Amino acid sequence: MKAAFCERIAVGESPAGEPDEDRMVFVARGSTKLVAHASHGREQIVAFDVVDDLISVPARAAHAYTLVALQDCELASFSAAEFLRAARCDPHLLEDVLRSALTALARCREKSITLGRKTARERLASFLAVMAERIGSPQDGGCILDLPMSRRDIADSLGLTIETVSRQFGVLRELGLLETSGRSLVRLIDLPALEAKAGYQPAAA
Amino acid sequence: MKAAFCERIAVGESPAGEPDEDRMVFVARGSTKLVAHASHGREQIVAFDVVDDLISVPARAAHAYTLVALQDCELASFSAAEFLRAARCDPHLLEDVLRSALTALARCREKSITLGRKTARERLASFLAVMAERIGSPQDGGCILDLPMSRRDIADSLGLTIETVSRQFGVLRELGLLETSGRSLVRLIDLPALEAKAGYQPAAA
DNA sequence: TAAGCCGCTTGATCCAGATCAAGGACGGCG
DNA sequence: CGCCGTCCTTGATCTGGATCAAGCGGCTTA
Repeated sequence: MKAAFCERIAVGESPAGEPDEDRMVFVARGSTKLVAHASHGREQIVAFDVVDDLISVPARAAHAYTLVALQDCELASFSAAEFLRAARCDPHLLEDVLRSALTALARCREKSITLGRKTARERLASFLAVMAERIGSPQDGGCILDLPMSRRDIADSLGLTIETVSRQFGVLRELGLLETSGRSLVRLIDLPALEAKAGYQPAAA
Repeated sequence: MKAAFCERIAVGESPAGEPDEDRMVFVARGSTKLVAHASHGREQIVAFDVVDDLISVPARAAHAYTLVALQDCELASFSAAEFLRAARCDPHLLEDVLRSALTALARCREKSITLGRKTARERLASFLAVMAERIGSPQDGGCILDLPMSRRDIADSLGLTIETVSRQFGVLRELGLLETSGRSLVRLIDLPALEAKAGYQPAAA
C-alpha cells in the first residue's frame, strides 16, 4: 500500500469520505476504533484495528459508523466500489482483501459471543487475551500491554460501563492475574489463568 | 454452484467436515444457524443464513462453531483453503466470495450493536425488522414472516432467555405492532413503528 | 380424533451490572 | 514544579432481565 495515498489523522479525528458509501481503510501507522452509533447517543465499538489492518467501513444504514484514530495515524482511505473495481484486475490483491475480510468476520463473531453470553469478568478477560495476542510484548512468562484505548473505549467495546470495567480490572488485579501502571500500561502475569477466566470453550468438549 | 457438490442435511443435522479447519458452506436450499459454543454449555447463534448465502465457518479456536440446519437443507461444503485455491483462478468467483464476506461482516457488526447496547425490546424489534427484509413476504402494508427458527434460537441469537423473548413478543403484540399465529407465523402490522422501536440511529443525527 | 410431548407463555423472585454520587490521581501545561 | 482538567476508581442504590416455577397449547403420532 503506497504511502502516497496516506493521510495523517490526529488522535480523535476521522479520515475524510462520504458517510453514504462503503469505504475501505488501510492502517499504515497508528491504531483506530470503528464506532457504531445507536439511538440516545449510545455507542458500540465494533472493532479496534492496528498497523497493517484493512478495515471495511459500512455506509450509514440502520446505524452510522465512524472510524476514529486512537493515536496519530497514517490511513489510506478508498471508496469500496472503486477499490473493488481496481482490485478486480489484481487477483493477489483481491485474495488479500478477502483474507482480511474473513479475519475481521471471525473477530466480529468472537465479539458477538462475548457480547451475547458472557459476564463482565469474562468480557474483560477475553478482551485482554485478544489484545495480548494482537499487540502484546512477551515478557518473562507474562506479557506487557500498552493499551491505546481509554477505559471508556474498552467499555464501549464490551457493552459495559466504565465503572464496571474499572471494577473488573480491580478484581483481576486482586486475583494476581495482572498489574496496572498508569492509565495505559497493563502487565498480564498469568495469561493461561486469564484465558481460563475468559469463558472459552474447554478444548475437550 | 453445482448441485452435484450438494449434500442433503436434515433438520438439526450438520454438514460433514473437520472442525479443525475453516470451511465455506453454500446454502442451495433451506436455512441454517451458525452456533458458537462457550463454556458451561452457553450457546450464541452468530448468524442465520438462507438460500444462496455463502457461510464462512471458522475452525475451532477459543470457541467452537457448528453449522446446523433449521430445515431440511441442501448444502455444499468446502475446505476454505481448497476453496480459496480454486477461486484464485477465477476473479469473478473471488469477487463474489469477497462480497458475501463483506455482507456477512456488516450483518455481524449490526448484531454486535444489538448485543452490546440494546434492551430486550429493541433486540427483538431489530431481529424482526432484519428478518422482514431477508425473508418477509409483503402483505397489504405489513409483512408476513414464517420464521424457520424456534424461540430458543431467537433467544440464543439475541443474547436473551426464551422467557424474555416470549414476554417481548407479548409486549409488541399488545402495542399492536404484530400478531402471531402458531409457533412460526408472525404478521408485522406496522414495520416503520417496529423499526422505531429497534433503537436505530435517527437519520437526522 | 385423542393423547401426549415439547415448546411457548405467564408469574414470582433474585442478582449482575447500571446508575447515581463522590473522591483520587495521572499527566499535560503554564 | 505546581496547577488543573480529565480520566479513573470506589461506594451506595436501583432495575432489567435472569432464574425458578407452574401451567397452557400447537403439532405430531398413533
